[in-house]
Amino acid sequence: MRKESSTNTLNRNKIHLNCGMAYTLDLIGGRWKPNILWALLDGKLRYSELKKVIPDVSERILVLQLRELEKDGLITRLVYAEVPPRVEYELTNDGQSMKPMLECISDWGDKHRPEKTK
Amino acid sequence: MRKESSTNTLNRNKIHLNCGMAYTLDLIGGRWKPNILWALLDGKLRYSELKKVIPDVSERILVLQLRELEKDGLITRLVYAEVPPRVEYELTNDGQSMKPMLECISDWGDKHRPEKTK
DNA sequence: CTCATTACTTACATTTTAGTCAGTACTTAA
DNA sequence: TTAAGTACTGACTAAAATGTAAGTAATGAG
Repeated sequence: MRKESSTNTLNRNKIHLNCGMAYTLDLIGGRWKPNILWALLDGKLRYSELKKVIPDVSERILVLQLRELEKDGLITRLVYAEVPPRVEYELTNDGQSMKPMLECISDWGDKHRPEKTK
Repeated sequence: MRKESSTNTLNRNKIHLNCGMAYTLDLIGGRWKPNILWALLDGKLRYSELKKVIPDVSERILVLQLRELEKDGLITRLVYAEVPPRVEYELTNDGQSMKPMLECISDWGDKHRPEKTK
């Protein structure tokens, strides 16, 4: 939960007003958001498939991160009226438009992080 | 302070191993780091100049963020043996190499954040 | 009637990040 | 001797992010 009036939150919001970079980083900066976005770049995935692709995330956190990405307009959540349930997550156009940027960020990391698994 | 063995930290480190994107985002993701990096893209600045450019940050936090950027090899801290003290912060080559990426992130944000101050 | 399947939710605990406020060290200038 | 300037540091508090463990709902298959 977010106190609307904490200095922390006020600072965040103020920074967003004149720093597009900070705004973007806030959208993609959650612990598992890079993994989620990366996985969805190849096409939509069901909730269970996301879990398989990102095995270390707990369900609670996965759901939280998905909800935030949805709220921020980067992914859509499509629920099929079936039993057992089926829910598909997919990048929106805005989400897709991040692709070159995400690749750029990824490349920088691959080039500069300290050795191993490069 | 960071507990080296919390699930949180273990997850962070594990993710870094196969996700350059997450690694990069961790380096530049602090509350004031985008501002600091952005300011330093135009050349080196003294501590007091950084404070002027980023008026809302508290001194303690500013120092913390600078220390982290230094530890991660993105900036250098140059101390002159003078009184009153003079300390200059400057991007390293690695820091400079982020420029195109940072501009890309910034541009995406400027284009996609909800109206105003665009 | 019981079980399996899927996509969650809830209550709680822990860890990490950010912020506040006061104080320090050193030297020169008045 | 006192004050000014610069770049901090330390003790403390608050807020946000992340993680754990258990439980839920709907329905079709056996």
